[in-house]
Amino acid sequence: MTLSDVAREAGVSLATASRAINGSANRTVRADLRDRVLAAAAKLRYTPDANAQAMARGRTTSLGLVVHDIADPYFSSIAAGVTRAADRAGLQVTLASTQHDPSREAGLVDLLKRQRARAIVIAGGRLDDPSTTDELRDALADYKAVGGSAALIGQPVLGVDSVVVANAQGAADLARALHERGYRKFAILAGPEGHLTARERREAFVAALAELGTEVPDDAVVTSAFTHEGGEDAMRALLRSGPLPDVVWAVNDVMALGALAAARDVGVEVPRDVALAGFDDISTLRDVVPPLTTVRIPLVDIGIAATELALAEPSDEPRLTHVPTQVVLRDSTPQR
Amino acid sequence: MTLSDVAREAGVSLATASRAINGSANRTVRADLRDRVLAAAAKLRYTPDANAQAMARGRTTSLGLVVHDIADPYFSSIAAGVTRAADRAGLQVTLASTQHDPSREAGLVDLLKRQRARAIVIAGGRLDDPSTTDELRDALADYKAVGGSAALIGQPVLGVDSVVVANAQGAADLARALHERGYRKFAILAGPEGHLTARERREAFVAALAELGTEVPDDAVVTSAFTHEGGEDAMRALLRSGPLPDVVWAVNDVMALGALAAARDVGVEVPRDVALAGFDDISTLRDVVPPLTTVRIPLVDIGIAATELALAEPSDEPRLTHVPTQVVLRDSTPQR
DNA sequence: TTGTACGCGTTATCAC
DNA sequence: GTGATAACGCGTACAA
Repeated sequence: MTLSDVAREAGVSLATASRAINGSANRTVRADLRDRVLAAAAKLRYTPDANAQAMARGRTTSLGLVVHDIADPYFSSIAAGVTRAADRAGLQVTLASTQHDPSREAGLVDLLKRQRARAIVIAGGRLDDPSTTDELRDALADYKAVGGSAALIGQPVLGVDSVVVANAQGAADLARALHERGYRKFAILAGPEGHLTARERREAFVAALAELGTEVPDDAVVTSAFTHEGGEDAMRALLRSGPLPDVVWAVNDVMALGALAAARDVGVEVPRDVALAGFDDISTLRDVVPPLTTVRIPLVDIGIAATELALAEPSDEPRLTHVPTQVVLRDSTPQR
Repeated sequence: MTLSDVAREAGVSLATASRAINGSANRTVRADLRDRVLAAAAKLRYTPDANAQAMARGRTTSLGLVVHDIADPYFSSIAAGVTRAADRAGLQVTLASTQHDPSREAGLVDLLKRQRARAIVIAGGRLDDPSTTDELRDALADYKAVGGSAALIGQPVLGVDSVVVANAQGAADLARALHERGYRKFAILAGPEGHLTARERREAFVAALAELGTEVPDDAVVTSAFTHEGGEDAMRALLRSGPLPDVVWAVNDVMALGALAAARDVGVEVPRDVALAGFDDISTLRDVVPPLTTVRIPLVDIGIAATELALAEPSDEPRLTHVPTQVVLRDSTPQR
């Protein structure tokens, strides 16, 4: 089952067998010999050993993908894009999950470095936590030092190629659109304190409203985890805390869905009692009632873009791929 | 950055460096030497090359996972279980996607064989297509011939270890539960013609109803793709074809959600105008209104079970892990 | 306990 | 065009 076996069976040298099967660069093999080798390989059910090839060639054929939770529709859509792009490039995807623990990202990068993955795509959001960020930055630097290339989705804080989503733009557009629909009393489910994407969206949203003369009171901004459960918790807190706002905006869809569930649990109906909006336009939304207003990010395309970025020729300075966002107004935020 | 570099830096032999870093089996290294090696490794930012280790040891540390579409919540939940179990076993997960084309499964197994993955978990459903099945069976046989072990989720038709879901049991239970709630006129969104899981569920459902004296007319059983879109198509066909049944049952949740959307589009309301049920209890359901009656499968646990099965000591005959199902009655199928 | 040397399966370099 | 043979980075008998 090794190439030597095939070579012996075909009565040629190891080198010839290799060239016949792999189709070496400039060296070409005589037709009859090639046929004999191929026949022998088929007969012996020979499959090349990718590890050995990687050793000999000095490069692997695998690409790493780091996510927080593959069951989250946000990440699974990105993963779909990454697998598709990787497939086209002839690479295998190694899926690494932090299981919601951002501090594990650096360790996963190390693991992918061991594996000498050709490139790494990091899909998780950055946190405003110096030690975690530093660890990741170091891990990525080490990885690049051995010839790897990485791309991340989110804030380009690490000096690596990044796919940058127009979070601020989208959030501001959404704020204006909601204001235009007549909303004035806002509440925000803001996500975790130090989550950069959450912060970026929230700040832009608040700023856009301020420009329109509408303030969001501090006690109408509630922090929580960036998850479904976090959205539930935050919404429950909001519902307990006083009179309802006109509209609740969650900094991502998964949280908005959690909020929707929490509201439903206590008989608060969307949009009758309160309007609701999210961010991301995850595929789950197509099955949610009422249809949720959100800001669309092309998640699959982002996965593809990040993969292509990670696979591109290395450049001296970090490249950025900017991805536009688009407000999608749906029934959860009707005209007032 | 190779082990030789570390050995030289530490002033020891390659073998000693290897033993110090890897912590070899019975050989032990004197404390001071070990410290010197570790220090040198840290200083040089050395990371072992997993490929080289795999070559030398004769086994890799990667596990293959084959799905049809990672963005589908059914597969992404299974994937979450697989990654968790693999992580615990110290293995990396290689994600391979057929992009909805079952005939690609065999090719993906070959790819994972090249990579000499320790084990493979195949999550896609079997089709009643001899040539596709044969190809997969052959690919798996070849894979096992080189020492790999595989487990699949679904019908144990291939002579490999399998996680077997009690589809028939669950479907029959559901049929009886719906009958008990007063439903008599059924329609079934049956999925693709040759899809074994779909067939298994449908047949058990129909048989259970028959035992209760209720027949499902042939024209109330409509085939379609096993996807959201398939559910939409099938539901549309059903809505066009005549008077509404009491209840529509889709053989999986994703299709049921498609059906729900199709109904909504034409103003048919669930459960007021027609009741609706599914199968799987995918996590998406928590955000769907009305709450959908379904049959619960513990998807994450199945991923874990399949991984453990694939990683278990090889046995002479295929092992089966049986997974029970549980009917979950919700508002989409109220008492009549 | 430590070191030497071979082997893992393949590619690439060099003669022929 | 073909065939030896030296890498690739590491683990591990075997000898010391």
